[in-house]
Amino acid sequence: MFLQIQFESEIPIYQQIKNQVIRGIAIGELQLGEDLPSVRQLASDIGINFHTVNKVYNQLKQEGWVVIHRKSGVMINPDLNVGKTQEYIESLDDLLKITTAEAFLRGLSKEEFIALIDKNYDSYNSKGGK
Amino acid sequence: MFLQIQFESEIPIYQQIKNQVIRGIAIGELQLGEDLPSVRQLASDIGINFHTVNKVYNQLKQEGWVVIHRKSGVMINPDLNVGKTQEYIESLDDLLKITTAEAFLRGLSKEEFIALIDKNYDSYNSKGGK
Amino acid sequence: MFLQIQFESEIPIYQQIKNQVIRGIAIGELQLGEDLPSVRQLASDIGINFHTVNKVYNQLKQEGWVVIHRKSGVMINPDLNVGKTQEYIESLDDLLKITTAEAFLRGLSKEEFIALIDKNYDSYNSKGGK
Amino acid sequence: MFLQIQFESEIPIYQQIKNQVIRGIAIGELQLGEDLPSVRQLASDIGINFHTVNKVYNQLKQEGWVVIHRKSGVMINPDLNVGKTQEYIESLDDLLKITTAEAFLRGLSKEEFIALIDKNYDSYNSKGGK
DNA sequence: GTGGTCTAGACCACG
DNA sequence: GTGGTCTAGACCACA
Repeated sequence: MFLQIQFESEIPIYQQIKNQVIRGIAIGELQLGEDLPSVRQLASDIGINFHTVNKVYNQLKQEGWVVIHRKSGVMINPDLNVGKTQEYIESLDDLLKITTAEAFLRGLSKEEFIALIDKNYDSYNSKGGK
Repeated sequence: MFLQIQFESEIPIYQQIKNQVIRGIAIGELQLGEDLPSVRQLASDIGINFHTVNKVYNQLKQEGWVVIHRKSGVMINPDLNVGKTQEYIESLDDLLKITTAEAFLRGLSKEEFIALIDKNYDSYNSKGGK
Repeated sequence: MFLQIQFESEIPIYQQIKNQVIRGIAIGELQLGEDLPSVRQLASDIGINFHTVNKVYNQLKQEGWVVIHRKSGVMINPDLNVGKTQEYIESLDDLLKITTAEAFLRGLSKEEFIALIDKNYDSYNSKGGK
Repeated sequence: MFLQIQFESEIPIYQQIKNQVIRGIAIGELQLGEDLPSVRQLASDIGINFHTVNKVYNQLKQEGWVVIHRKSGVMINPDLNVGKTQEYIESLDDLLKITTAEAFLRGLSKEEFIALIDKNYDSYNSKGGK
């Protein structure tokens, strides 16, 4: 399993898992339609409470990233379509407002910042998900 | 005062204030060396407890954004030098890893993403802080 | 528990705790990776408010002495690396400027002063922390 | 006047003045018997409230560093004898306990620490006060 | 159970 | 007047 959890991080464990599942799809580590481990399996692998995993899977399902079948468990949504909603754009813009402001004041040029974006996007286009 | 607090937000109040102070410096609303309201004044203006503001100011001081002048209160650090540390770059890259992944999967092209960065940076360079 | 608080001291309680934790690491009373009591537990042990302990732990975390594990609480940073920064050296030198000046004028010879340093350092090297 | 006040420092202004007077005696900038500026003069020079200077002078007098004559104002005590009391030694040792502990953990060797002491003491013996 | 946030109100040191 | 410290008690998110 590709999950790496930092227990000392400020980011909640459930959020870390969500992030890595989403990133896993983007970089192609997780294929659409691919099965995810069962709640108890994943919890045991990482060494956390299975309620935490449960929470992750439910949120991922609600946001459309995965589908949950009673029998076959959880899989990456084969018809992934999470959508570029206006609400999402706004929340992203809000995040970038503060992120770029701090980056600018810390002396990171626009070109350097964009280079980070470039690097990430390039790793998606090649093999990536959608 | 330029602060806009969303009390119903999931982002803690003190974090919102921090964000807006930093962004205020970047866009030039707050000049280096400019005085900030006293903890009790700002708390009263926003309608929150002064301990919350105190926490903000202490964190901003600790990170180098402001200096706390004995007696005259808090001001934007006139010698602002928060630094493009390796640690910061890494945390930024971590943040962008997940942010771009989700953006990509939601159908936001690299060009659209960069346009958001552009827009923000342009508002800094003109009048902005450092 | 090894903490001894002097409530009548002019040194703030939270500062006393910080000092004793750091010294505890140096003399080996606290091992790297060792768990510290929870904020509420320690507060109860000492007979103070948990907010005071919380403040201590947050400052110790911020300065790199401890890590706050999600859920399992606070432990001495197993990868302790607080660093001999230039900034630190300068603040130490400033402190020693006034300390030695007063010691000199009070008739404490250089040898006597160094003997105090010796004594302390010797108690670290034997069993001490890093 | 040789005083340098940092208004953004954590150290109270009155303490900074006290420190610099004592250090001034040690390094020979201030001679025993030398007159200090009047309360109002010094306050005006530094740009602070004269109550603050008053407080400094009174504390310096009480600790034996200066004498105050009704007419001639304040002068460095010509018969300086502040004394190596047991109480002082203990307070110094307490200070060095935490100071050396942090220095040790930050990777400052005993030799480096002692070198700082050396450097300071050497600047006293040549021309210094007592 | 853990820490994190926020409120409320007190007292103090400093200038 | 300023910020700093401490107490007290509430509610929340996380695991």
